[in-house]
Parts: sequence; structure tokens; C-alpha cells
Amino acid sequence: MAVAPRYARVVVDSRLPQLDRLFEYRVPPGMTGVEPGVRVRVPLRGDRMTAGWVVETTDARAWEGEVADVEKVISPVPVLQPEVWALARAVADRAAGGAADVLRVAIPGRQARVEKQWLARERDPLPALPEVAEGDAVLPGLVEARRRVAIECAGGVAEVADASDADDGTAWVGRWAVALAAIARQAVERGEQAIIVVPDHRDQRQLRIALTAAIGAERVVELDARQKNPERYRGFLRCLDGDPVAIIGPRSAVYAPAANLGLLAIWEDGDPLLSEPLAPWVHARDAALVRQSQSGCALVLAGHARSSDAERLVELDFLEHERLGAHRVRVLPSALTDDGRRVPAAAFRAAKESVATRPVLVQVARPGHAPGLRCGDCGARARCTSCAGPLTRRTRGAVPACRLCGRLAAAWHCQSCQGTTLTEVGRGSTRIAEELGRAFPGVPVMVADGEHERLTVDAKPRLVVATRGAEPIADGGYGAVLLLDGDTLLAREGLRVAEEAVRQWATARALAADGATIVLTGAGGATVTAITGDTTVPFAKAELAERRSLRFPPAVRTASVVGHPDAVAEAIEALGVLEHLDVLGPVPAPADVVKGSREGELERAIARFAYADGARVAGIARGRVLAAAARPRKPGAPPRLRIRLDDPEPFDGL
DNA sequence: AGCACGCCGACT
DNA sequence: GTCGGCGTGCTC
Repeated sequence: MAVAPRYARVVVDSRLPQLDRLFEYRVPPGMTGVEPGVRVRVPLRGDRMTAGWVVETTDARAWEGEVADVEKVISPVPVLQPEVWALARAVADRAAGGAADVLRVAIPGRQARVEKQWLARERDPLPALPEVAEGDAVLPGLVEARRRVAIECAGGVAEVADASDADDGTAWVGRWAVALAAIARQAVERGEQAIIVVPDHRDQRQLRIALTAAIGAERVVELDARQKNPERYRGFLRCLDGDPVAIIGPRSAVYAPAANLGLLAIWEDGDPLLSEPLAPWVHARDAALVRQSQSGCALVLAGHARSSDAERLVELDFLEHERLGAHRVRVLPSALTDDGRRVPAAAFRAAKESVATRPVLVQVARPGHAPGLRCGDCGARARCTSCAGPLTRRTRGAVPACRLCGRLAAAWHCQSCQGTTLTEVGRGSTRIAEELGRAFPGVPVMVADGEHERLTVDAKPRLVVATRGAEPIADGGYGAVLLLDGDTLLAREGLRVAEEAVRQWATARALAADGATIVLTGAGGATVTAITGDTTVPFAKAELAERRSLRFPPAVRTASVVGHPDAVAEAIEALGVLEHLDVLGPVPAPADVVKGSREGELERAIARFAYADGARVAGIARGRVLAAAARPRKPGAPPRLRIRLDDPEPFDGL
């Protein structure tokens, strides 16, 4: 019988940077189950209790001072694997944040019922892997050779077996999903795990179907992308079994417990959804790079369009370039018509030809009927009378509503001229659907946007009007894809606007059948050649070259420093010891840069630095945040200093 | 965070 | 003489 360890080192579940280290506790005589990885309750400062995770146990104490007792073991399940602890620590250090903040993202909340079921489970041996045809191998040997690869996936859809489909037992998914599933199978065949991170649940669904066909449902573990905690915890616990499975999920899946990891893949690494909105704001791609360096697994960054970030790693020879598949489509760039309001003639022609036999996809920039409204008399932007947000009209003839607060503006009058008539500006998905319905009598029109979610459509002729990111997959692929509103997409200001537009067009283009026509309207310059050609790599290269010349990310890393003017000045001074670092600002920060801050109360500066200085910048930043946190401040006041590394936000307007 | 410890002004 | 201001330090 094993003797209980006498001491436990615990990482406490706290946001405070002062507490971001291990605390040592005594395991009281008679207490069992204090093992590495379990969640415990421990006293911190007197008898106040905090939750934490046991990182290690020992018989020899390292802390000389007084030692308190572990209060209790919250759950016997070792939810914090040593590998994940090492990963969280390294990721937090790189981001100048706390390890507990990373663990809160990495480890789902406990669900007692789910845990009970899991503890009582029977472990059946996994069935044999499904047979695969000879020619189905994708990049054979990638996992075994531990290759690190950036993959540009050509578009197109494929039909795969799907037992959950009651009709004919098949489903259509993107070819990318089939390719990634085949690569994941390489890991599973070797008795290793694969993690594939996807931006959203729509991609997760496709990948689940493709993986189920490739390796069987028993080997697919989903960490649910829709924030349903019981489901997430169920999948998480299955990872702990250690079976050779493929783990798929949203950005937090990059931290999934997988002790024997053969492959770590990110699908659509350019998607902004992979950027974690919680402190310390670590992008899943960056976490993946850290994890790969620790575990030595194979690494894949894949997408329909090459991201500038992935391209940077290719140019450094850290990643190899691969291109998978072929998708034969014809892309026609088209200017806007004179009045800029109707669907261009080329798009009409393409739709007319295709919709006789196949579904046609129409990608638009905005949902609703009229995205913007103006005063009919003076032309001023119509604004909400209570919050000044822009008014929009959701459906034809509907009462205008505020886009920000949702309040209805029944008796609207113009703030500047008292006029009461409204003019509609632009066209949203439902208005375009109406117009197309009139132009194509007898053809069914369907809307797919945030409010009308639609994952799939069958192969019958119809028009599918979708906002970007909400496009359904059509059985057999679309016969034509109309990318309207290119000008709206490109009109926004921001460092990544062009790159993001190309990514979203490439995503929609990928849903087309072979031989389809794609019409792209309102786009210009390099974005057009990026999407008419069959590779986006030259575009990514050019983007990266431009960012290099401007010293913008991802050519450099950034530290966004926000806080009290003196704290910001001190931080800048401390960072100034680095040679290749330049500072923009400080300037007065806009209201609400940090929760509850008033306009001009705080300052913000951006430091730009080389990747090679990352560890030093993070160390200095952490030191300054720690020093600022120790200083007193009024209750409810914003933190004196916040430093966020690689924050994309300040560059949105550039 | 949240609380105890510690050294200087206006009160009984 | 002391009650209490909040700057400083600490949490196993």
C-alpha cells in the first residue's frame, strides 16, 4: 500500500500576479487522494479558502516558513497532467501572464454527474480501425517523421460515410476535413493522440464526420465548441483515458490533456476566433507552437488561405510548405455596376446558368434588410436616441432598431434636422434575398446568417444568401458562388483587412463544386489575384513583406501597455533597455480600454520588439505588472497597469 | 484582492 | 495623550 505523500505543491486558482507561483501545503495525516493533478481546497492567508491544483507531491518540504494543511480534495480526478502544467507555465511566461489564467481556459469546470459516470465507466477495447483504400493516404509519414508543415488546402467538397445521417448514410464535408482526418489517422495508427483545433462548431462538425469515417466514432473526442460545460467535461475526461484518439475542439482544445501526442494541427490558423479573449489572451497558434516545442509532435497549420503568420514560419524554414488537392473553379473579378447597388451582370449570368441545375451561394457582408439608415432630409446617419448606436432595419418595412442596444426606434426623428423620414443604405442578406427572389421567379431563396443558422443544403437548385462565415455546405458543392460586397469588406480600416477578406473569400470559394464559376465583386489590387489564382501563398508573402517594411505584426511582436500614466512611463522605461524595441505613444487611451476606465484617464503605448527578445520583454513586463499590482488603488478602480503581448486590437484601425 | 502592520495629524 | 489616515507587504 502506497504511503501518502507528506507535502503538496499547489498552483492556486487566482488571477493575482502576486500568487502566480507554487504554494506548499502539508497533507494532514489520514488524508488520501492528494496526488499530482487533482483539484484541492487550500487555505490562503488565515482561513480563507482557495481552490487550486496539485502540481507535485513530496516528502521533503522546500518552504521554510509555516505550512498550512490541505483542506480537502475537491475531486479525485487528476485533471492537470504534468504536460499541460508545463505547457500552461510556458505559455503564461511567454504572454507575461499567470499560469492559473491559462489553466482556467485549459481545464473545464467540474461536473459531478459527468465525473461520476466517467469513474464508473467500463473500458472496452477499441474496435479495429476502419479499412482505408490504398490511395487515401495524405502526406504519408508526416506524423512519424514529426514534420512541421503549413498546408494550403485547395477547396472542394467530398461525400463521406455518416452513420448519423438517417437518409442515405452519407454527408458532404470540405475536402480539407477529409485530408486532416487522414493525417490524424497517422497518429492514431501509431498509438498516439492527435489534437485538431478548429475555429468554430461548423468546422468541428465537418471534421467530426470526416474523422468518424476515417478512424471510427470511438476514437473521436469532441471538446464541444459551443460552451456546453457538461459536454466539454465529458470529452475532457475521455482524453484522460490516454487512448489513441483524435481530439477536436475550439481554441482551448490546444491544451487538451494528451500525454502521448503525435500530431497537433490548427485548421484555419488565420481565423480571428483562434485568438483567446481571456487573459493572458494567448492565440491558439502560439500555444500550439509552444506545445510542439515541448512535446516534439508533428505540427500542421492548415487553411484554404495561407496566413501571414504561417508564411512567416515557412520563410524561417520552421515550417515546410505543402499544398493539398486541386479545385478547378473559374474566378471572375467584376466591377460594381454604375449605381453600385445592384448585383452585377456577370454575377447574374453566372447565377442564371447554374441555378437551373445546382444551388448557388451568394455571400454578402451584412445580415438583415438595410444595414444602415440615414435621415431622408439632411442625410445624417440615423442613430439610436438612447445610446447613439447606428440604426438598422432587420426586415422590409420593420421598425428600425439599434444595432448596439437593440432598442426599437418607433418614433424616430433626426437629431440634427428633426426630419422623420429614413433612407435605407446598403443591402443586407434578407434584402438581397428578396431582390434575387424577384429576379429569379420560381427559384427558392434561402437566407443563412447569424439569426438563421443553416449548416447544410441539399443539391436542389436554389439561391442561398449567406453572411460570411455562415455559409452552409451544399451537397455536391455550389454550382456558382457570388461574392458580393467586396468593397464593404475592404472598406474597413485595419492591418489585417485584406488578409481577412482573402481568407473569407477563399472559404466561400471552397464550397463550390469543381467546374463552378465564382464571381468576385468590388475587390481590387492584390486581393483579386490572390483569389483568382490557385494559390494564396504569393499574397501572404507580399503581405508579410509589407508588414516587415512597416514593422507591423507578425513581422514583429508587440506589447500593448495600458494604465496609469506613471505606471506606463515606468514600464516603457524598463523596456527601454532592449535595443531593437521602439515605442509608439503613450497617448490617452479611449474609454473602456480596460473594463470601466474613463476616457483619457489611462494612457496606452505600444512597444514593438523582435521575436528574439520575447522572453526578456515578457519578463520585464511581468515584473512591472507585479510591481503595479502591489501598489494600493481605490476599490473599483481599473488596474494600474495591464500589459498585453501581441494584442491585435490597436492595429485594427491602421 | 484583502488584510494586518506601522508611523504621522486633529480630536476627547 | 490616542483614534485613525492609508503606504507597504504578504499570502504556503
